[in-house]
Amino acid sequence: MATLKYSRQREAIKEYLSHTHDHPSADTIYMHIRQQYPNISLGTVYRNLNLLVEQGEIIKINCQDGSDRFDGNTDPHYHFLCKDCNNVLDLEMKSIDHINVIAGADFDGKIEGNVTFFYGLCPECNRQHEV
Amino acid sequence: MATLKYSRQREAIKEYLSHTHDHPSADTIYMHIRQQYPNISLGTVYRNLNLLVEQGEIIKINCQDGSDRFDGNTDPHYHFLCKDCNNVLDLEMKSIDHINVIAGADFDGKIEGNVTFFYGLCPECNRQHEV
DNA sequence: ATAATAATAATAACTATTACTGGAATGGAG
DNA sequence: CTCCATTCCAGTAATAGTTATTATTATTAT
Repeated sequence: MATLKYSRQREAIKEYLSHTHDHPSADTIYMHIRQQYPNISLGTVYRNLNLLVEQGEIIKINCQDGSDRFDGNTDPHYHFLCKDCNNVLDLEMKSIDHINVIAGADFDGKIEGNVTFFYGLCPECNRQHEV
Repeated sequence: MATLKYSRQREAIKEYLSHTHDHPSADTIYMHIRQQYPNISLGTVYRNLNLLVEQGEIIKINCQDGSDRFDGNTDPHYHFLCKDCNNVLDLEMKSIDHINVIAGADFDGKIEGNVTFFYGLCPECNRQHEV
């Protein structure tokens, strides 16, 4: 069962995610892959995205609006959501893992990790607001 | 439009949320309010929850599974999600607002805030795991 | 008390996602 | 190489969570 058979569709999805630095939604990925494989189905995109997440080859980001975004960069890093253009960016920043310790200070259970993202205005939208 | 007409159903929802320290889903709230108003509809619950969120009287928590949870405690505080029992707890902890500064250090846009929650095992589930 | 207005119940619609189906391509055993 | 099982695919149906619509009822102002 760990033996995934090769599939060009899945490969194309992985390829696309590894080259884009957007954090596209399943639908956006679908639109894009369709240029190469015009009759791929949305179901196939979803199934393969989930397979790739299970394999740890990509990351699923749970966005505010309830829709999922996907990220080919599996290195631990933080995300930024622009309130204006709704884009998701990567943040280059120091680790904030110490907040787990802060959170666990007065907590009787076990803190295993945290999910954190930042929001505000992305560089581009910020410039437009200043005008 | 800021003048919301009184409604006992909305009042009951607010009342319920202010007294429970769970973080119930719309459906759970619906089940509960129905004991008092047996013919309230789920649509009414959703509409009033969103109204209350708009008014800033309650908070909407965007959970992992995509479903929304609601919290009558509008003071800023952090949440903990148990991976075992899936309950959401409040965390008593020091502020971690400084992570906004860390995040903004090398960022050209504007960081306005962050959404953070912690996960792991709640006190109860943690005990059971140790057995 | 009556008219105007806003809230409700019920239901339809919508979005994102997952599951199912029949059929085609792939990979290994012989 | 051929057979067979497996895994894949496209297409579609189904589901969950939520929001919008509509006809009806309740609340407020006159």
